[in-house]
Amino acid sequence: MSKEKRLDAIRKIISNHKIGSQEELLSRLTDLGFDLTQATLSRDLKQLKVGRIPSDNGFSYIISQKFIDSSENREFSPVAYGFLAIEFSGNLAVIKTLPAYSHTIADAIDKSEMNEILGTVAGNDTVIAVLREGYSSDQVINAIGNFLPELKGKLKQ
Amino acid sequence: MSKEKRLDAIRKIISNHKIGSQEELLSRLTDLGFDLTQATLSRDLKQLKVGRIPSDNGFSYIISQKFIDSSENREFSPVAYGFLAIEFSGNLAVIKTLPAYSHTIADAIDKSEMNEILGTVAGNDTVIAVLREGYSSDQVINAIGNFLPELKGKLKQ
DNA sequence: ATTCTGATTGCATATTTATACATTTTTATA
DNA sequence: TATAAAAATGTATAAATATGCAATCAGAAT
Repeated sequence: MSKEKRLDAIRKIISNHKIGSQEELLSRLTDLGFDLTQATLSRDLKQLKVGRIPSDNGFSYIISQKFIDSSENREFSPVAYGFLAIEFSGNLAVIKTLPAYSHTIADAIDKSEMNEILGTVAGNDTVIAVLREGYSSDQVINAIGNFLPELKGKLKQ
Repeated sequence: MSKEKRLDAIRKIISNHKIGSQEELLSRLTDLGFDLTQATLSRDLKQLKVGRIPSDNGFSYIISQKFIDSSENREFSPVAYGFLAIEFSGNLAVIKTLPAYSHTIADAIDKSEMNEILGTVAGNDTVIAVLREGYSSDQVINAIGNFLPELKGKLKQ
């Protein structure tokens, strides 16, 4: 039910903060209202392919693409790579991205010319998309999944 | 002397083979004639900043070329300095800033991950923040004051 | 509705990894 | 060379992380 939201939150937290352990991440998640155990978090991190690298004062979790890149990802999609999470408020969709990826992603949305989205503006790590009146968030998610199939794995449901 | 050779060997092994655990790597190293324990290997990996990512059948160790910057705490707060005013309209907050400060301030808001704000975009001297549905402007002001206490003095209405 | 199937999760625990401490080895300096 | 200081290491163990298993839940199919 809320697993996708949880994964979104994990992606967001990890890309914005230096997290040193699963316990620390777990604490942040429970602060945000998510109810889970370390076991589930471990599985989430595995599913998200979140990596851990040594840092000066301990360790740090990072989105794996940040250090895989070259060898295995032959068909690399910057759109899927930079896309972190999407949420809705009223007639707006707010898409969180890796820093500097918002323009790439907004551009992909604009070029797809999906009917459900009137237009976008892009900040540094955020895209705001204005929804056409009468469309639900589910419909918009479906539309994005259809026009940008590389994002399907990162959209809820 | 022997340590540098060992580190070289570790680098080589890790970049050429999929290693799933320190024990596995340790075994390869002892096969090559190196004499060490898991404890030393753990320290070596930390020194080499070797990361570990989940892979299909377990985990995989990799050399990470990129580092992650850790921000230092300073006395001067560009967030407080650049912040001029905030006003609300519907589910949006509009923050006026000194020219070129909008991205800094939007970024601070994004990183705070306050529940009340879904996301932001920044122009030159303006930040637009999308509020989560159900929150009043007063609640948002309180949240900003809590997450960014350096702004407290500037949030009176 | 009932049954089946697969996904999700917590609990308990196994496995893996990091580290405090003591010791040895190396390096630097007088 | 002798001595002090720093680096490297092993042992034992703490700390962190992964996972087998059983229970629960969500959908799909009958």
